[in-house]
Amino acid sequence: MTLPERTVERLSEYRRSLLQCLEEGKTHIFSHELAELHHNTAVQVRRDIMFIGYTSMQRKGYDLRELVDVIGDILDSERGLNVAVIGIGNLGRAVTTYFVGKRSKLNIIATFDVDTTKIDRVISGVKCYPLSRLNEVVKAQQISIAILTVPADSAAEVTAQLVEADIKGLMNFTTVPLNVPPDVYLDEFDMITSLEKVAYFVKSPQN
Amino acid sequence: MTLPERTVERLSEYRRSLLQCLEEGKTHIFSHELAELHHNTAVQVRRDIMFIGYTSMQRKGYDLRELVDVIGDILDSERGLNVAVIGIGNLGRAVTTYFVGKRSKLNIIATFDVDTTKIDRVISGVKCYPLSRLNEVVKAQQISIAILTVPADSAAEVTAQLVEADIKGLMNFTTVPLNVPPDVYLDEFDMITSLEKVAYFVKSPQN
DNA sequence: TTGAATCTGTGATTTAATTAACAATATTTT
DNA sequence: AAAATATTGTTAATTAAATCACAGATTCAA
Ligand SMILES: NC(=O)c1ccc[n+]([C@@H]2O[C@H](COP(=O)([O-])OP(=O)(O)OC[C@H]3O[C@@H](n4cnc5c(N)ncnc54)[C@H](O)[C@@H]3O)[C@@H](O)[C@H]2O)c1
Ligand SMILES: NC(=O)c1ccc[n+]([C@@H]2O[C@H](COP(=O)([O-])OP(=O)(O)OC[C@H]3O[C@@H](n4cnc5c(N)ncnc54)[C@H](O)[C@@H]3O)[C@@H](O)[C@H]2O)c1
Repeated sequence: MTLPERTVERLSEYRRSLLQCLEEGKTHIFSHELAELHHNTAVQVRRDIMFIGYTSMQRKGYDLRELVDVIGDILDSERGLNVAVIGIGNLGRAVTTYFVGKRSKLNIIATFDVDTTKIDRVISGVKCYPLSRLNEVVKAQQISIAILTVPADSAAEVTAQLVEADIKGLMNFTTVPLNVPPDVYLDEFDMITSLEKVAYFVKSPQN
Repeated sequence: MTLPERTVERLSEYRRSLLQCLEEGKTHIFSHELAELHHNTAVQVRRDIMFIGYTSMQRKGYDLRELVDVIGDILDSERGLNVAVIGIGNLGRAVTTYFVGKRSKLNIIATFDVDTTKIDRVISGVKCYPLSRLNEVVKAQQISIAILTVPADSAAEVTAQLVEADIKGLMNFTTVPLNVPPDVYLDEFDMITSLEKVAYFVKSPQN
């Protein structure tokens, strides 16, 4: 079964709302309630849930616990996945600190840099390795995902090394577009573009 | 004329590549060259350029300088737009430092926080104001865009204040979905979702 | 216990975005 | 200067995503 990309994203978002609701003591939720928590419609929610093959007790809404579990079955790997942050500057540190706080199936277990003043330091409990040890550490620690926060001018080169080290997923925060082979999943977040888009729509409102 | 959202994003990306090419002394670029710099096709590039009504000298490729200017006419506001960062913690500081380095039409000119140890401090040349002065400063400095990097549990409340202060564009980095009136443009970047999506596609490759 | 109301699941339709296909035009080659 | 080649601009076709529309299923109200 192959899920639409947007559906995958929304499932991740739904899950957090659902967990929140559980904490508040709720046990069930209607599609229109979940829709309202996101900027979304009830049909969209039902369609997404249909994709993952979950069906609710009619008229009672979705069972929060069950739905969270089904989403987990879809999104999570049994034993979690290991993640490395490459380039532990301002952004890399913020991201590392943020994620290490969360208990989740995604574990940031190593960071890499070339700056000798950073190497061997521990940030939020995660050790910083020299980039030269990338291959070795990635293999030893079974890291499959990298978060790229190196300066723009080394992005391409470091990416080649990551591919070489057999990384399978890459989240790119640098503002240079990267090329990876088709078996590596790449997600890029270009902050400049995002801001420029906001600016465009502020300047030229659409309605 | 109303541009597809994805086209707006790509134009922003193209522009940076074009400027890069200009610096390297090039004067023209073919659609397939530009496509190759992004992960993109020549048709897509031409289609995007068609949307903005620019047409090249046939067979010579696009004139870099002209194309950059046309994209600027579309994306930029004449006098630039003023931006504030709300919540000057790890991420807020990284973003502020990053953007202040760039000369661009988007000027981060104020930051806001509630932590008294941060208020009145200057980060990368930008002063931090108490959130209580939001309305006043936003009006005085004609700030139209906000970057939201406050803790999740204050996101909704702060957003209401931003809307009240008549902010017209909002880039949300918190991982809670926000509700804003239709005349406020909202872009959300949910880092958890992005990473979970990468993890999903690593776990379940699509081909 | 019938009728109205509420909510889900899904086929059909619409809309948005991408890709294919190709005519038009300029350049190069012979 | 005719033929071959390269590149653009655009119409048409395709694909992906979102929305509509409505048939069931269940509950509630009288
Ligand atoms: N800071 C932001 O908010 C922000 C916003 C948008 C984009 N970015 C992008 O994210 C990247 C990092 O931004 P930053 O502000 O953290 O920069 P930074 O300069 O603070 O950090 C970069 C880090 O990467 C390290 N580094 C350099 N070369 C390396 C290499 N070859 N291998 C591994 N590490 C290497 C440096 O030592 C440094 O620690 C940049 O590409 C930037 O364009 C950052
Ligand atoms: N750090 C990351 O990489 C990262 C990643 C994903 C999401 N986020 C989100 O971004 C936000 C900020 O993350 P962070 O790591 O910078 O957190 P942080 O705790 O370092 O910073 C939060 C800042 O907001 C300030 N603040 C608190 N309440 C405020 C209010 N009402 N008004 C203005 N300022 C207020 C705090 O004083 C602090 O300076 C969080 O919502 C987090 O979920 C951060």
